[in-house]
Amino acid sequence: MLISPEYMLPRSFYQRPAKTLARALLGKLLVRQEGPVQRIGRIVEVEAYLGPQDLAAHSSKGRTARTEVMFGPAGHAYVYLIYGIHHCMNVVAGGQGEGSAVLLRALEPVANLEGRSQGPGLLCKAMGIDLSHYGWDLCSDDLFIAEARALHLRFPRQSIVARPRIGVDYAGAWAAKPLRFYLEGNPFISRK
DNA sequence: TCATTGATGGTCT
DNA sequence: GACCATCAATGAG
Repeated sequence: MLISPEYMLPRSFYQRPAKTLARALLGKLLVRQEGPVQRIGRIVEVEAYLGPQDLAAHSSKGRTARTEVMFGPAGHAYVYLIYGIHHCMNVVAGGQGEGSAVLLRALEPVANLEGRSQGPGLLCKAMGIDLSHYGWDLCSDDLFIAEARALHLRFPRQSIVARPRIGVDYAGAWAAKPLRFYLEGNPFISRK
């Protein structure tokens, strides 16, 4: 094992507004333990989904079987299937019942990723994440997020850029809000 | 390089 | 039956 759970982010890390959490997640390490293999990717691009008032958020459609985990405690994974093909992974943010989450959009490969991870679908494919991870507690072994200092690697200092979210044109004024965040100049961003 | 389109299935109406 | 927080293949320029 490369990263010890000692570096796992605590529940309290996730208990803040999605917009703040999104920025805080940049540069952190997504870790999946699969038997003896540890897959690691550095989070370089995310999107914040603020809650039922945010017309781009799935939670704006109400509390359903699919969105239920979004309304639960922070630090759990909201995974869904999109276009019948790809999986997307979110991290539940905020307080209980808020319905906010952060979509993980791109990783910089660090260890054992299968192929590219630029884009939410590719990210899940590279990490081996699917619907079986729906509701997964990220404050547990096997799938968690760790502090960057868990690795003795040097990453360049990059500032955070905010842009409109991808693929949410249906959301009216909410589509234009700068809730997509990424590390400026990082080569592993999904799109310019 | 860019725009267009097909794949494919869970969820909600 | 329509929609979809995507991706890869295609073809025109």
